[in-house]
Amino acid sequence: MPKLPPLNERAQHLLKVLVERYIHEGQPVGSRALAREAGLNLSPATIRNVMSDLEQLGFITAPHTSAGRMPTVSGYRLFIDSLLTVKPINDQVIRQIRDDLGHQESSGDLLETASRLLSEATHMAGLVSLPKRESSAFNHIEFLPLSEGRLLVILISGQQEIHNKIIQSPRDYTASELQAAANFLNHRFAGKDIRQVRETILHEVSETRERLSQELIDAAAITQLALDPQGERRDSVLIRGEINLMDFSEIGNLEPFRSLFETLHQQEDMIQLMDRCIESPGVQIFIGEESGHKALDHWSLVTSAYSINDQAVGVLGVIGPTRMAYERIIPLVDLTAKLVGAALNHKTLPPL
Amino acid sequence: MPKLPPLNERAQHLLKVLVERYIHEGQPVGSRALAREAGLNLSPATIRNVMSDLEQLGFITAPHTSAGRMPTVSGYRLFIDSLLTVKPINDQVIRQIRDDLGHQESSGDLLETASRLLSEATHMAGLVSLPKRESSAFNHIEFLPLSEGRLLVILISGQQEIHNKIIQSPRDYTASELQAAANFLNHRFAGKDIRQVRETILHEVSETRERLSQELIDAAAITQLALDPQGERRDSVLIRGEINLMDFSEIGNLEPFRSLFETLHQQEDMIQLMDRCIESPGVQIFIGEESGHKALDHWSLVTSAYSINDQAVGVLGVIGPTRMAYERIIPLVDLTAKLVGAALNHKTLPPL
DNA sequence: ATTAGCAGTCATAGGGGTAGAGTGCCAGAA
DNA sequence: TTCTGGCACTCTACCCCTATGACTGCTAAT
Repeated sequence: MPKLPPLNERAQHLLKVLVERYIHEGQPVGSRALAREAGLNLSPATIRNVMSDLEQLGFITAPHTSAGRMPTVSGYRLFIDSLLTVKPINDQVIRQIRDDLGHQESSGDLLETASRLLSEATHMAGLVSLPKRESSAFNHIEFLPLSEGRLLVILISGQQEIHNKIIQSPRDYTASELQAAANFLNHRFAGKDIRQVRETILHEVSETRERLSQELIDAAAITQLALDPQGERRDSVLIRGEINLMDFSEIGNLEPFRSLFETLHQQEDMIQLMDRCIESPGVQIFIGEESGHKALDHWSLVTSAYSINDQAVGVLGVIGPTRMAYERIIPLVDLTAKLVGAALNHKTLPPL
Repeated sequence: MPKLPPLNERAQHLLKVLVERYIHEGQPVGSRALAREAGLNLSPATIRNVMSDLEQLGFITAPHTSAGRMPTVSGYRLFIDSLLTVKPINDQVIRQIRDDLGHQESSGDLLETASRLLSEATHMAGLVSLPKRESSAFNHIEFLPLSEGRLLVILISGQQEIHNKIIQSPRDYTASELQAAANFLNHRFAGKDIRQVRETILHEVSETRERLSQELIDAAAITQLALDPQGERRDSVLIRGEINLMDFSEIGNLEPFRSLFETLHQQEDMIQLMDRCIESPGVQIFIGEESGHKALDHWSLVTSAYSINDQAVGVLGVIGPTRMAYERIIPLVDLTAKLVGAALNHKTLPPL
C-alpha cells in the first residue's frame, strides 16, 4: 500500500480550484472540468489521481460512483484557513452600509439595520446579537414607585438605550428616599460599566456594612435588584432575511430548512452560539457540523464581534449554505462589524 | 335554455358535503365520492347534474375536464355563512389556553403567548395586533431631561405597560417645572383614555389660551408631543408559527409561501388589514382574494377583536390555507379573543 | 326527475431505453 | 517516476410511451 503523499503545492491548488468551482456551480466537480479550470496543462487522468489522494485524505468526497467530487467540512476548513484569497468589497456597498448605519436614531435601530444590510448584501440571513445590558455603560437611573410595593426602574445606558424593569421592593420607600438613592447612584457611577457598578456596590456594602446607614444599605439592595441581569434576554438576537435561506434548500426536502428556521428563532441556542464568538478577535467561521447543532449541519456561520471603546460587546454575522462565497462574505462581515462599532462609539454620549 | 334553479335544500346539502370533504382531503371531489358521502341514495349521475348547476352558479369549479370539483371563494363564503356547523372546542384545549394566558406577567407576554397558542392549536400561523397605545388608559407619566434639550417621556398605561419615548423639548425646563407638569397630568387624567387626554388638552388650551400661564401652555405642548401616536408602530403585529404555513404550499412551488411570508412581516400592510376587523364584533373571515392582498390570494384569515372594558382594542386570529377546518378554527379564535380580553381586564390595575 | 350506460378527456405513475458525465485501472510514453 | 490515452464500467437524469383510473357530459330509458 503506497504511503499517502503530503499535500503538495499542486494538490492544494487543485483543491482550491475545486472548492471555488463547487461554491460557484453547486455541483460535484469532475476531473475533466477541473483539468480545464486549473490551468496546469494536465490531463484529466492525472487530475483523477490527485483527486483520489484528496479523497483519501478526507478533503473531498463523491456523492456516488459516477459523479464528480465536492468538498467535505475539512476541505472547506483547509480552503478557508490557508487557500482563500479574499476579494475587496465594492466601494458602493461600503458607502451604502456606512450611510444606512449612520442614519439610525437609536442603537437598537442601528443593530436591526445592520442585520438587514447583512442579509440583503449576501442574500442569506443576517444575525446580530445585542450587547448585554451588563456590559454597557451606566448613564442614569431613576426609580418610580408603583402600586403594591413594586418599583419601576428606568435605566439609561451609554448608548441612550432605555431599559425598563419592574422589581418587587423589599420595603416601602418614600419618594424622597428613592430620589436620594437615584441621585447618589447617578453621581457616583455615571460612565462606569454596569457590571462594575453592581460589583462595586456589592463589595463596598459587605466591606463596610456596620458603618453604613440603613438608608444606604437599602439603596444598595434595590440597586442590586435593579441591575440584576437575570431574566433579561428578550429578543437578544436579531435575525433578518431568514426566508432567503429557503432558496438554498433542495426542492422537495424542506425539512432541513424548517428545523434551521426553528433553531434560529430559539433564542437561547443562538445566544449561546453567538457568545462563543465574542472572545476571539476577527472573523470566526463555523462550517457545517462544527457548530455542534444538528439543525445547522449543512449551513455555515460567519461572524465577527463588534466593539464599543475597544471592548467587544456583541456579535454579528451571516448564516448561509456551506457553499457560500466566503471570499466575499468574510470581508463583508468584518467590515460591517467595524462600521457598527464605529457608529455605536459615535452614538455614545456623555452622561446626563 | 333552461332556467337555473334556485339553490334548493338538496343542492345546499351537497355543497356542504363537498366543501367538507375537500377541506378534509384536499383533492377535487368527484360525483361518485360525493354520492357515497352525501347519504341521499342518489346515483352519481344525478349528483353530476346538481354539481353542474353549482358550477354554473359559481360555487364550485373543476381544475380540468376529468377532475372532480372544488369550492370557489363564493362556495366557501356560502358554506361559512349559512351551512357551517361549528364544533365545540375540546375542554382540555380550553383549559390549556386559559392557564397559559393566566401565567403571563406583562400584557406583552400575554399577547405573545396568545399568538403562539393560536399557532400551536391550529398548526397554522397566529396573529395578534397589539392595542394602540392611543386607546389604552392613561395611568402615569414622568418626564426626565436628557442632554441637548431632549426629554425622556415615561408613560405607564392601564395594563402597566411601560412606554418610553424621547422627544425634542421646545425649550429648556427645570426639573421642578417638569415635575409640576407631570403631577398635574397624573392627578387630572389618571384612568382616562390616552386619546381623550390628548384631545382634552388640545381643546382646553385653544379655548382658554389667553387666560393660561405660559407654564401651562408649555406643559400642554410637551404633553402633545409625548402622547403623539406618530412613529409608534414597532412590531405592532405579533406573528407566531409562520413556518407552519410552509407545509400547505405545494412542493416545488414555494414562491407563494415566500411572498406570503414577506407580506406578513410587512408591518404596515398587516396592521391595516387587522384594523379592518376591529370594528365589527365576533369572528371575521377573509377568504382568498377577499383580503385584497395579492400575496394572501390562496390563504384565509380568521380574526376576532379582543376587548378591554367592552371596548375593542386589538385583533387576533389565524392565517392558513383556504381549505382550513373552519368549524374548528372559528370557535377557537372566538374563544381565544374572549380569554385574552378577560386576562387583560384582570390585569388592569387602578392608577398609581 | 332520476338513472344506467357510454364515449371521451386528462393527470399520474411506471417501465424501458438512452445519453452523458464521471470514475478506476492499466499499459505505454516521456 | 510521472503523466497520459484508452477502455470498461457505473450511475443519474431524462424522455417517451403506455396503462390506469378517475372524472365528465350526454343520451336514452325508466
